Amino acid sequence: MRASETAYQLLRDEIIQWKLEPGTPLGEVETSLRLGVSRTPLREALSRLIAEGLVRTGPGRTAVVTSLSLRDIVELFELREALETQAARLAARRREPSVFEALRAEFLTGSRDASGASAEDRPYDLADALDVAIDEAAGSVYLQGALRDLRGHLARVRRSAHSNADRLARATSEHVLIVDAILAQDEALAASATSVHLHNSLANILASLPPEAAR
Amino acid sequence: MRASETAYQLLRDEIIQWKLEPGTPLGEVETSLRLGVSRTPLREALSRLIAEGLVRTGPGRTAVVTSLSLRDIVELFELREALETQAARLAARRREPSVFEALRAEFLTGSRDASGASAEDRPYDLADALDVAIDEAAGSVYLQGALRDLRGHLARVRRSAHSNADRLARATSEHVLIVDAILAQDEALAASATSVHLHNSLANILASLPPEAAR
DNA sequence: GAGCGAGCGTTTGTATACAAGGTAAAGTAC
DNA sequence: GTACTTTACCTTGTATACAAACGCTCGCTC
Repeated sequence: MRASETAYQLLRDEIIQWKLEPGTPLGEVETSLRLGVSRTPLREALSRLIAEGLVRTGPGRTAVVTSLSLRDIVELFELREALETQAARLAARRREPSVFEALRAEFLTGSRDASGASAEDRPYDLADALDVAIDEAAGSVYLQGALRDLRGHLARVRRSAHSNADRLARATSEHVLIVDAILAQDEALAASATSVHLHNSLANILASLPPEAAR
Repeated sequence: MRASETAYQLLRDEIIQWKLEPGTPLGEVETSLRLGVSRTPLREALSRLIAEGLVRTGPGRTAVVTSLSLRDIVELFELREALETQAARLAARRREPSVFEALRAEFLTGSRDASGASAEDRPYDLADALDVAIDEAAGSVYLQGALRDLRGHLARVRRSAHSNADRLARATSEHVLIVDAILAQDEALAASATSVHLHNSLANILASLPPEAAR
């Protein structure tokens, strides 16, 4: 694999998994030595991360890991609602029934065959699988591109707020509602069901981290 | 100005203004010589353009200017509708009245004071000013980022389809409708008015370039 | 003692040299 | 004559060396 790609993947993972906390400076020489690549491919990786919004250029042209305040989370969900409701609409219009029928069964039984992940990650895997299926069914390159960038930020949010069992059960039923709407090719309902899910999801996140307001 | 930034701006302008046609290969040595920069900053510029979607990597890792088919235009508008209706909603919620009152007056009189552009570009300037005002009023960094990327592609579409006087007049009235809804803080109406405008705009574009279906 | 300025050091920005990969063309064998 | 293989060139990928800009600190002056 190309060194620039390696550096990009490594840094992206570290940022999403909070191994690199917001505000961490990413000096070029230091980081390139740490990752075992030269400065040239590292700079390319940083460029991509900056374009993606996970890294920003701080004072003095230094690259630092982007912060993720409460306001950021709210704004992220405002963008997410715009993109995912549209994706749900388009998916309802163009979906391949078999894909979503399979997902529906998995949601109802809670199984996820091919996944080798741990039990506690399973609900997330299933939700991610639905996201991927909707993105693909929407069939828009540009929408998919915007969603891809968004997902990185959202993965970071997920790490900062954990769901309880009750929320997970409710989320599953919300997901089934979305799948049913897509299968019924009901665009308006698919969008509404997505909107409902996102509002509940955001409310759960906000409720789980009020003590420290700013991050 | 940094060489990488220069190269980025130059290439972006050339692509948007169709001076570089879709499919044009951007060999690193050739392009770097042409723009008068070294390969290193050029590669950074290309990275950004690839992330933005204006350039894609073709077979053999060569960079080529992205094509813009009829399908691309439709997909672009599907993304645009998602982003701009949401931006309009948020702008209606958070707008600064004076900004939009000023824009409303400009739309009705057709004037644009500070602009030094030619007469035929004026309607576009005004529409762009409204876009900027809405983006800022929406007050979401992430939404704004997604819109910024989108605008580059849309500028390219605009170049491939010209509006007649009739369409421009209708567009202006549609814009006034959007401004009024934002001023009235009617989020649903602002979104609907935006949706209407985008559908009409797309219909006009599609009608103006049917002869050659694929581009 | 405080504020301004100059110089040094560390940082990013750029260029070039080198390496590796992939593609196309040409030649040979079937 | 066609298909496959091999080789050579051209392209991109990486590393390193050099230049310039910025910040910080120390010293001088008011």
